[in-house]
Amino acid sequence: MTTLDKNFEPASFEARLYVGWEASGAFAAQPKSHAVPYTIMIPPPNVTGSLHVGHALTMTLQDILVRFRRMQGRDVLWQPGTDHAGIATQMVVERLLDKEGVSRKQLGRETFLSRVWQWKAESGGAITRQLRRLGASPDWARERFTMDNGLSVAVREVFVRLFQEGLIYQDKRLVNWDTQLQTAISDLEVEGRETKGSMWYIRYPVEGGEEIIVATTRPETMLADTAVAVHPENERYKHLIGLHVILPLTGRKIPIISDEYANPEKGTGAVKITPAHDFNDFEVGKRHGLAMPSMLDRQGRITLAELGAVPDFVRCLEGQDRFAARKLIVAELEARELLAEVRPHSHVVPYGDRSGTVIEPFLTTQWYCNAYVLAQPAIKAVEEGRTQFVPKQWENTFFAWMRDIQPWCISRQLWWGHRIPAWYDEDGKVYVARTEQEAQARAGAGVTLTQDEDVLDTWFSSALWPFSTLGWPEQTPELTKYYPTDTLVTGFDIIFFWVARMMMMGLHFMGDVPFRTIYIHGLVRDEKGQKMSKSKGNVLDPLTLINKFGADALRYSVASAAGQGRDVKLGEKIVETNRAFITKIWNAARFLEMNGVKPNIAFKSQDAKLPLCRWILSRANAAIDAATAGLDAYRPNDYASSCYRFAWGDVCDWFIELAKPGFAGEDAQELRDTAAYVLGVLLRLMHPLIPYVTEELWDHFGYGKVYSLISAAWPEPVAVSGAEQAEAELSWLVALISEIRSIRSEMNVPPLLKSAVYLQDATPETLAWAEQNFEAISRLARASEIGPLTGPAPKNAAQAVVGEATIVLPLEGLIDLEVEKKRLATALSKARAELAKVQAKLANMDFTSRAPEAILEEHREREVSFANEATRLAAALARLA
RNA sequence: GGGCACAUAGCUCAGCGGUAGAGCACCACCUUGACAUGGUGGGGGUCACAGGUUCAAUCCCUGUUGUGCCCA
Repeated sequence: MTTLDKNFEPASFEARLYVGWEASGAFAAQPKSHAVPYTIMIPPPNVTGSLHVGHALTMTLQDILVRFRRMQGRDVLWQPGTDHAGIATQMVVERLLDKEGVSRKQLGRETFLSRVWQWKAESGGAITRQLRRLGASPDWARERFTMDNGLSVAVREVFVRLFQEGLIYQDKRLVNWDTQLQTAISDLEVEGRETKGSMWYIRYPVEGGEEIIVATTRPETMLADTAVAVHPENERYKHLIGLHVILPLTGRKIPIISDEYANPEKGTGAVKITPAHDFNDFEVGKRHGLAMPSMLDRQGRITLAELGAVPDFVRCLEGQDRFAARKLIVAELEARELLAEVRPHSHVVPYGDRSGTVIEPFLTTQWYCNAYVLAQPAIKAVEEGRTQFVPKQWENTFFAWMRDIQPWCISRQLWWGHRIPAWYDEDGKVYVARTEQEAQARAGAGVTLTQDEDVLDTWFSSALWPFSTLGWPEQTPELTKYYPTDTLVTGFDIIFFWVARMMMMGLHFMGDVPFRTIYIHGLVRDEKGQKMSKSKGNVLDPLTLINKFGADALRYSVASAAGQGRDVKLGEKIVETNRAFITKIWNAARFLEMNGVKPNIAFKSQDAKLPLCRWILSRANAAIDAATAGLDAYRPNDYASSCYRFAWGDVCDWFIELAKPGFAGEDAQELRDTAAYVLGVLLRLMHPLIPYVTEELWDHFGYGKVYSLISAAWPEPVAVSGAEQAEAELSWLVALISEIRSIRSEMNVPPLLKSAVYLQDATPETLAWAEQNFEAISRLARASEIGPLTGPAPKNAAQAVVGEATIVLPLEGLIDLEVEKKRLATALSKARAELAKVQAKLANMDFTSRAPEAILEEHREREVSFANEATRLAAALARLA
């Protein structure tokens, strides 16, 4: 075995280990095995995407879970893949075409789609390659893409069945229309931006001579007004209800209607109603049977097609952009003295999150899915706990959205995506079918059919991910074994888009929830807690971080910061700091290696005799329990900190320090065996968190075959004989050494100077411990000798209390008496204050009669211990006086 | 406007009905044979504020203030 490098360089082994793991078959699910499955479906990243720190967080957490369960012997399926991201991908390819000076439409649908596939083959899915750098261990052989054949079959199957059940239908209603992309988009893809605009007050003359002033933020839509609404109880306008106004500019006569939507408190109390251009107005229009003409085309330009005959001014507006038209209309109103007032007004304007342009409510016929019906079983499943959110409060977010769910517009006016399996004959009759042949058969031979031009919302196919990836609609063995999946790991921003929809589709088509637990983690922010964004320039590239500090350091950083319900603050400095921990483990292992530590299968931890060995074995048990509990409870930060405390605090700071000389002594074998055992536990315990360095060390020490740690068994606590006594002895030893170090440091005792240590009033057990551990005390606390205090205490010694005994360091001439007095006095007053607090409580009858016996006992013990400490400190102080 | 979360050391966070913790940063000392990416020691907190429940509140309840996020 070659010696471990003095310099820790993750880059020297990461790539090799990853290849080794994958080749070993460790990533692959074993559908034929009898092991209990553990399944996580990767939230399919966008095929156009590249790895950002948000992925680094979510994928690290998932990888931790799957590696943990794999080591526990579960048959793990971590299903990877990407989604086809209709809008995003189409935009990427269109931008490429732009550079070539060709438009999508010039190419035609078929050619365009082949270009998209070509792009996908060349540049798509970069993210899956990058995930490998992070150490993610999904079953790559099962990688899926939402546009794959199998998944597309599932999409058509679902569409057809839902259509047959009446849960998918066509409807003409308002959608959020992106005038740049020229497609409907989801409400979830619309972001409201607070915008400073104006409120225009426009005079609408009422037949008979009066006028009504209406206030609007969008004066251009008045071209398509079909009514003015006032509140039925509004005294100001009550007498006008049923009359008509002459709509300025167009000169159309439109009714004044009574509707409670017109809030008397807002604006003038009278509102213009434009059903085709406002969601609220649309509802009003439906209630009153109003006409619903549109005045904008698909690109957001004025169109007069549905407005009938119009005067010259309006005719001139045809084809004008909506914002230009607004200016012209306002100017015209002003010229005609119809503009009563303009006030600055800030309001929320809808923007498309992809295109960044203002979204228009637009009246079109689209395909809808009856989400209300599908949502009910999903709500029930969460209410009944068949699917649980972690942390639990996220179910509120889920419920709030699901209980008020709107019809889901599933059609998109794009080319890239699953084309809607609906065909129309020449009369416009629709045939929904799995294939064109099936549609043709139903329509009859000879009938010319045209397929619907639109595609489905990307989320429609993502919603099927938990079962479409497993082969549905075929009844595959995988489907039987891995559905329902165990855990879904994702950010809260995706609960509506994806989680809710998988719940709906999973329950409807599989009859069971898609996953048992939904683990919601926070978002990654920068060190200051700011959201990362390109415009702020605070974006961190995970690959850069991996290159600089290693994948383990990045993984440790995100996992240790992932507290429940907390966002993860991440900066380069944090990763750099955490790398020190990985390095520490490397160096500790290196030291053990140099001292002949190697795995010994024959070693039984129950046989350990040395208190030090029994103690560290017992600490290892505690670490296993804590780490396992943290993982079981989806508390990666607890898991990480348990590992950290054990590795750095117990193993490095104390076990190795105390064991050092022993490696050359008569107890060397037991120390080596114990060290090897403990290192083995540590490597296994930390493998899910920092897989690379642990595997490298595991392989190097020969705990198993190369690349076998990933498949090794998760550690279990083992019985340690005499653990309690060993804990007592070692915690005394640690306290003693710490106390002596503290005195020496505070007294500025020269480090090289050794001092005797005397124990006053120590029990025989303590004296025995002192004798047995003299070497360690001597080395770590610079003691020249240690033993009971015989005869009178030396004058002007430094003193402290450890347990029942007073420790005395004869340092006359070396210490500043005044400083030592002050130190003891401070300690004394602290002890007295604590004692007084405890005594006051014990003197309180209410306390003694009502507090539980265990608490009382604890207080009595503390009273004795503080009293002892105070007495000893007082005596020590008196000796200095 | 409705909802959810958060407020603990300079910073990032853990904790939890009974004794306030970690890491980082800071200060001092130490290059001793694993590690200066290190070691040892130290200072530093009326646990946001005000009430209430309780023998006992940082913790539970109510309100206030502040911050963040989601929805409208």
